[in-house]
Amino acid sequence: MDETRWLDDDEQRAWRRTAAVMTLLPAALDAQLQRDAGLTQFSYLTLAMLSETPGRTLPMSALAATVNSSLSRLSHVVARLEAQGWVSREPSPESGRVTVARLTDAGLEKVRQTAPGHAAEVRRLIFDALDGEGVESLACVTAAILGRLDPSGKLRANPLRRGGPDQECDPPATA
Amino acid sequence: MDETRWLDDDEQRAWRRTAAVMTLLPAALDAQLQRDAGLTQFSYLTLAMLSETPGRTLPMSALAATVNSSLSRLSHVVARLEAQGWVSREPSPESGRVTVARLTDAGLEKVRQTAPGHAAEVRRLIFDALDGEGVESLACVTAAILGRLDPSGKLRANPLRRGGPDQECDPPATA
DNA sequence: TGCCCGGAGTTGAAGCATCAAGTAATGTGG
DNA sequence: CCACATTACTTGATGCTTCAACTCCGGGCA
Repeated sequence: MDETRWLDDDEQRAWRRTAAVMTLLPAALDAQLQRDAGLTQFSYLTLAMLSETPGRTLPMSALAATVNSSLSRLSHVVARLEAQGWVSREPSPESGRVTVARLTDAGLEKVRQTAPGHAAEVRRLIFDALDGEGVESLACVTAAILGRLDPSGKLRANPLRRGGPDQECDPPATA
Repeated sequence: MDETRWLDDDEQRAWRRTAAVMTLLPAALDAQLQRDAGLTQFSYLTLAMLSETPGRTLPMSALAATVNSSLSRLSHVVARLEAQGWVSREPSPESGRVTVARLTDAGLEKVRQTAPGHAAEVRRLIFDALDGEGVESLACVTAAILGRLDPSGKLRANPLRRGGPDQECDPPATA
């Protein structure tokens, strides 16, 4: 366990750039949402995921899975969103220990107002810089990394409903 | 200004995965560093960048640029690192308004102890999932996005010293 | 020389994330 | 049917990040 396999130059370069993107991109997206809507990227995501759910309701744990967060983090955030009147919480009729979060009408309106600006920023920062091939590269590379980050299948919970067979990438060398 | 150009399905998928990676990857790396070294990814980066600088010293603003942070953030972090004895601050002899941060011997030792585990985690989470082509994709895509995030040239400040001509990607459709 | 502007850095307060407990309801073995 | 572990969720404390002042030094320029 003593032989460290360091990154070679290509990997080093890819990693440094990735690290820079990981710091700068969330900061930029947060800045836009904060400025235009007073929301965090995470709280926006929370509202958006609820808005896409039929009935606009989800149990806290299901919601936590779709936004890739701990229950604790979600609980704090939903408390704030509830204070703003965008979400409400009610005990589930089906089980005494689950709480369902519901997007209120005001919350839905908030999402509708916020979505276009956010989508534009995502497009500007990411997709305007990529051609079709770039988009595919991005999808494949992130899929491969996600496979490492979440070996179980929580990723199935969130990524997309309109999901095809989800495998259009070259063999990602995943053992 | 009314026609929102929404993301198409391919973009949507790429974006959701990217967003998931942006949340999960930093969390995973932070967890490893926290567990094994009691460091944040950011504070580790700070130490590491100093350790790669001849003389192990850098003015605060230069350091801030190489770690992609605000001066304020860096100032707080360096204060903590100084309290741990890994960094020291001294006024620059050359100009009365710059402060230089110096990596102490203890700090260098800390980096040496921490680096292998961190490199292993980066390899495990990213590069073990990618083949050579994947690494190139990642380098290209992140380069394109960085171009959007930082249209000026701060990226030149950090990414790498061993830098080649830096252009091995297909025309990234950057207007 | 004196004034003022801008760059370098620090600080304090406020917000958000994370961690460790804690509560409450539901299954599960005896 | 009663204890006990488990699941679902909440809460409070702590620490890191951000934002908005604020200080201090150096450079123009009149």
